Amino acid sequence: MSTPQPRWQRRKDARPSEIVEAGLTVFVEKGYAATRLDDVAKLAGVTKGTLYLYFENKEELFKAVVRETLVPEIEMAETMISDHAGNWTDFLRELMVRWADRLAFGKSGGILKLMIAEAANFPELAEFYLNEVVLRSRRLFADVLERGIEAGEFRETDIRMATKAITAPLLMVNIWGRSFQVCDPEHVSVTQFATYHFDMLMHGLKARP
Amino acid sequence: MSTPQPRWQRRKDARPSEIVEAGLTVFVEKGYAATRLDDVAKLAGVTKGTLYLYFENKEELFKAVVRETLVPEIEMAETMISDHAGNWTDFLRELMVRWADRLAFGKSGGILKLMIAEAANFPELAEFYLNEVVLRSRRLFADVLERGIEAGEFRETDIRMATKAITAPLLMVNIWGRSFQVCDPEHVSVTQFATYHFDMLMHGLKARP
Amino acid sequence: MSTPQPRWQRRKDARPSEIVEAGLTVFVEKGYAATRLDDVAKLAGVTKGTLYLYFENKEELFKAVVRETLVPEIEMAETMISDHAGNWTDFLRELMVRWADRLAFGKSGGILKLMIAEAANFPELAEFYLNEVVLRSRRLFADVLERGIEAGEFRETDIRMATKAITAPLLMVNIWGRSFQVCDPEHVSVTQFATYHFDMLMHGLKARP
Amino acid sequence: MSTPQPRWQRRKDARPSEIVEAGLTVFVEKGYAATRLDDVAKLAGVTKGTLYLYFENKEELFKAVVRETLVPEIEMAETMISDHAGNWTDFLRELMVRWADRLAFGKSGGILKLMIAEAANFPELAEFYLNEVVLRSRRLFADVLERGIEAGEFRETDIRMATKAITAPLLMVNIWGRSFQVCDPEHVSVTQFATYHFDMLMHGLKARP
DNA sequence: TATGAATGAGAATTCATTCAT
DNA sequence: CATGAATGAATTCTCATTCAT
Repeated sequence: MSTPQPRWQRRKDARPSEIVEAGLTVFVEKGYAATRLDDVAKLAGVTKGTLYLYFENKEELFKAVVRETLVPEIEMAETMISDHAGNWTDFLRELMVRWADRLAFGKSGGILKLMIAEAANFPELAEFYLNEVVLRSRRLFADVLERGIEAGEFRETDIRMATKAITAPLLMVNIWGRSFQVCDPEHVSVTQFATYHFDMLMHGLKARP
Repeated sequence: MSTPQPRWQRRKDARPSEIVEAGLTVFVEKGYAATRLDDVAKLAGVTKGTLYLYFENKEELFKAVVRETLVPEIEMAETMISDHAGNWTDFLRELMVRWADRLAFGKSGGILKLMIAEAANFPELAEFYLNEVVLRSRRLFADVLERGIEAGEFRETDIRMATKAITAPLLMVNIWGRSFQVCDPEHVSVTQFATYHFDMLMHGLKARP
Repeated sequence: MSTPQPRWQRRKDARPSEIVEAGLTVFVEKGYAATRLDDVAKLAGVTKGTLYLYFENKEELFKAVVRETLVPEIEMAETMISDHAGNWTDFLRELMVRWADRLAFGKSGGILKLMIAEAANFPELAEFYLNEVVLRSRRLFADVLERGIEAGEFRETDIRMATKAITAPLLMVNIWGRSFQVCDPEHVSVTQFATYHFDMLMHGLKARP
Repeated sequence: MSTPQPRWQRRKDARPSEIVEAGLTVFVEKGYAATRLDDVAKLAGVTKGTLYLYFENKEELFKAVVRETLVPEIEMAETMISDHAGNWTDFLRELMVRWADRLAFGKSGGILKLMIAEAANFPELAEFYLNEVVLRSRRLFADVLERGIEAGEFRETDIRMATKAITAPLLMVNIWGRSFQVCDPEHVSVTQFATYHFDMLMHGLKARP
């Protein structure tokens, strides 16, 4: 006798996050418009109809993906800074590497790529993302810079510009990997690049005697 | 008697580039999938049917947009380096600022954003873009670095990494502006940022006695 | 200790009629196709699944609604005539007013409107309705007419036509109220109209010397 | 050689009215919700997509059906009364019979049935219908009644009530035919009924010495 | 009995593509 | 060459129906 396979299972609690997870993957890969809900459903192991039990429509699913994927990640990052004691230079390197790693290996990097592509089509979502993620991330780096300058470890400089100069390469390399990794022959490891970038920041490019 | 206006005119030469131009605008604004050919046609001042006289289908139009917009830009850039003589430091600054400006104010920046979003959907196009645009742009910077090192102006370093570290922030700030400019309260001018970034490269972040 | 409330209760007897009642309300309000079983279930205080314990499918529920709502009504009406003795003119007025009132204030008027809209989609149900309700109602009026003619109170006339001429306005004014009452500025009370209509039947429209 | 059948023809001018015509037929038969645009398209001899060239969506098509089918009909009716000279009694009979016939054989009767079923779901349309059709039709009959009373042909009576009493049976018999004709064994000809109804109005039901 | 999560067959709608004019 | 009416396949969304719990 064969074990009778049930046609489906009740998984009320697990479903939403499974669907969001699947949505994240497909949205990041294809972009919003090119994502078919059928694919999301298939990846989540349910049928299209089930999606609508949990999310009103494609747009709401998209928003849920952005919202629910982010918030935990950024909170984790913010705790790092508060319990730090010691050398700001070392801390900056640590922060850069770990932040870059999280972008690369966690979900937040995918969301970033997604938001860049869709910000114009979802202005309110863009604002949410900006406030909840971008500005908070920048604040993180700006804080380290300010304290490092106070402590005399870093030279005086425009904080806003410096923050961008530090974070932009890490963001870019992450996005790049998600779009071109497969075909770029010159692709580099995110961690290595973060370390290199830190080093460049410290020593500059100029030849010194 | 008024001169009898023909119902339409022979525009065989002008049409394709007008359509490509319109395509660029709409693709950049909406993304590939969300772009309706109706809109492209309207912007080009023709009808949908006409598009198919010049381009086999939407995908081919998209490829044409990428190809035709970028190739002239990159060629223009390449000529800069060949006729340079003199100080590599100054030249690097010049190259960075002008390259950033062209990304920001020309059309290539829009294509970049587009390619990031659509690379996964058009691997073949991604490869074309990578080879024809990205690698050539990187070569540009790599050349300057190599020569500057030879000339003793820059310190010895990993060229590939350095190239990324130099270009990534410029790319990122450009993309960022196209996605979040409207809502980001901390948005900065691309030109100013390029200058700042150059300065940071030169002096580093470290406080010096 | 509080009495432990069972998660649900045995309501085998009450359920079906509660569901039919809810079905009647929603079907009348929305029409057959536009009625969602979810709404019926909600109104009946059960879940969609429960509906299927008592009715095979939507169509069977609809039929049950029609059948169970109408049969008692028509039976009640039929008893009126059998125990009448006396003046047929008065009886006709009485019958007209009470029949019109029941249509207007009871549920049968809603079913009538529903059947008019859905007869083409449910031929079998239409036939049931015709036989069980319409023909029996007509018989009622036809009987009164025949006896009134026999008694010399009414003039000789085509019974079938006369029945229609008497009942049609009462049906129409009822239907009308259910569709246009809210916006029709010239809406009149069903009872008043029935009385007026009876009067017109008696005296005719013609001016008499 | 077989004549090569073109896949389709350009019929820009003819299409909208053909579609409205088809829409009328299907909407009247099935009701709004149960009507599938596929069926409308098929009946109109086009594909679903073509419907959307001319009408924004199902609802707009429905509105167009109601609006465009009605207006010519009512105008035709209104001219009847203005060029009448002579006996109001004869004119009333004439008006009743012709009005009933138009309802039965023209399109307006179908619309009536449609509006009765859908008035609650399309309040603005109901109001439009009420104003453009119902009130104008009533006005027609009310005018005849008033003039007939003035002329001493009809007795004094409540005009509003009388109008309803005259028109309601004609409306009802028309609706009835559209819903139950196929199965009602007692179905009568609309024209005959209109004549009978007129006769009843004139002579009343009461036996006279 | 009752629930309500899950399904899946459709229906409305969109839009790239074709082709008669 | 150019048009734009017409197509039809694809996609979102709905909801009657099923069935594991």
